[in-house]
Amino acid sequence: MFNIWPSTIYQPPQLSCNTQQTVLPASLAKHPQQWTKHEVGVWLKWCSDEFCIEPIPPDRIDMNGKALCLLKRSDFMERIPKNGDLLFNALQKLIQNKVSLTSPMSSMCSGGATVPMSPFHIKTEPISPLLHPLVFTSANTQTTSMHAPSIPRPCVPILPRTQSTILPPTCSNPVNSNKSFSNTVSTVPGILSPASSNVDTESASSDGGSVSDPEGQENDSRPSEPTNERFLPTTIKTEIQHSIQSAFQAVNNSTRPESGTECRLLWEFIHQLLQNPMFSQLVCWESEKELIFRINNPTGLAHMWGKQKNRTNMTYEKLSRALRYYYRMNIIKKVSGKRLTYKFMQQPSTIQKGQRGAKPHNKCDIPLFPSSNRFQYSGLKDEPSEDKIQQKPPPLSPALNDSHHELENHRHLKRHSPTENSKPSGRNSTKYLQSKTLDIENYEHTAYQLANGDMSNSNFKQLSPNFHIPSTSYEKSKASKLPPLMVRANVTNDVKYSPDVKLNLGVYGMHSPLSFHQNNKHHVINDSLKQQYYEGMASPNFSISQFNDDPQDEPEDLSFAPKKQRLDSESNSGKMSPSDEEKQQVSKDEENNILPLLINYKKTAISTNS
DNA sequence: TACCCGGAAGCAGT
DNA sequence: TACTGCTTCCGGGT
Repeated sequence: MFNIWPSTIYQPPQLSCNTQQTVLPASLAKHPQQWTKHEVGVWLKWCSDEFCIEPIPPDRIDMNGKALCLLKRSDFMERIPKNGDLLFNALQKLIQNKVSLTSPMSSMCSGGATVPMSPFHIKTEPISPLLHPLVFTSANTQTTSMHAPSIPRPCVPILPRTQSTILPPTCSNPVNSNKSFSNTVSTVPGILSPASSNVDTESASSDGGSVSDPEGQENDSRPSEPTNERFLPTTIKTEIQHSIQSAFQAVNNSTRPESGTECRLLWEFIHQLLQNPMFSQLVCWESEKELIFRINNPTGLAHMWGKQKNRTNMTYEKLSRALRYYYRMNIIKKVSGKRLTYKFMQQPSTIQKGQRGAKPHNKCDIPLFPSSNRFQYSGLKDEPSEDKIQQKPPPLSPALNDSHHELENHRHLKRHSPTENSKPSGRNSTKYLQSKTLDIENYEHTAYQLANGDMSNSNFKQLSPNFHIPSTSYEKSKASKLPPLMVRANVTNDVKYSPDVKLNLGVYGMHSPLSFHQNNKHHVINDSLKQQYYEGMASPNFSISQFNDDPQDEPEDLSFAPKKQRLDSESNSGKMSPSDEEKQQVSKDEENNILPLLINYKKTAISTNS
């Protein structure tokens, strides 16, 4: 199925021993963990000189090597916002290639502590190595030929044919990561190399990926930097080989049809890449613990994915569309506010079979309404089976989930507000309302429908008898802006139909101080509380009990959100009566015309309410 | 400009 | 043939 190997054999550049190298001070010729505080300072100084970056104030990283090695990327970023990435990567390279520092082979070349692996030798353009392309380069023909026969060919053109044809990003030209990456991969055999030489040319012309960009080629045509594997001690070679081989095997194994776990799914593919630091220039863990990853080279990743799927026109735009389908499956979500950063919502190993990939359109996996009418407007032909109804999505991270949905809802409402100029987009917007599933997550659509007369108030009630819309005329009067929707919610009954499902309830209320019970106390949801949900600070484990017209019922117990509580109590103490605050809130709401309120609740909490 | 969003239609593989 | 998992395109937003 896949065209695996290019017909032409790539001739790697011949490197000699005198290629440019990065030489660390002799005092750093040991594992970073063994550095003293002073040596850490020396390293920082060396980095600032080496990478032409601003001098790093020693007090920013005032620690010994052991502590230094424990710093995460985020720690580096926090301490040195400008160049933290670079330093982190530089350190990681040192750590990973530590053996080179003391290897007799390295000293053969330089006579001292040589670091033959610096990807950061960028005197002229100090760009974070994060932005560097993933460069697969065959740095040494000797090595290539030495190892090539022993390495099996992969089934798909993702991974290297030979271990030694792929190296960590040690010699990249950082001028343009995308170009550089694409360039490289389009010329190196076995690694993302095109099925035929013209494939990339084709794709380059058809998408923004600049798969093989002549300009980039020029840029990359400068002599390869210090990747001469002759400088690499055997231990390093072995390390790299093992690393590559394991990555190769991991991806390759999973792409073999007989393995049963074909790496055809995007999340699987990404996860495979994440498993190997070799691909960190494409995609890397931002926080492996939290399953947050970052795409460092969108074009490169897209190109790689395209190779995997034999889609030569793959772009990040398309890849990200596929990623967005994972949102609703709760497989991957966007990390709000962080570009190119996503999060696995669960351990990839635990992703269920039926949960894989995008859902077909017009289906509702979160049953909310009584079965008698739940699907009346959902566009579903048949009601899903009971087990599907009971399907429980894995828990979301409140912070991510809420803020994300709040943002989404807000955007969506704005986008699909019933103004002439903001009709739903897409190829066939006329089908929009017909197919739209009415569930609680899509309240904005309901608002849209209401404001456009697509659904009568009674129909809406029929769908969800526990939602009351006081005045559709009022809403229509506001329809020129955004669809205002006054919702009185008593979702308790709805929850009966989806007992274990953690829901997001988007409520757009002008005057609807929703209330809820927690710990036998009654709370009105006010602005500060909403903020907690937006920020994910509030516990999702509570229930919504009833609509409360009485704004005097101020929340008393905010113990589930201690941080916010402090802030609130500080800001609220004696400054404003509850009713004043409520009024101010209403006017603010009317100003904004939207109050996306995101509430998560669970069955466990509901019992306290009923 | 790059990234992000989700609807819609269609395609390829199972 | 139904379904999945995208891919492609789109209009719009940040």
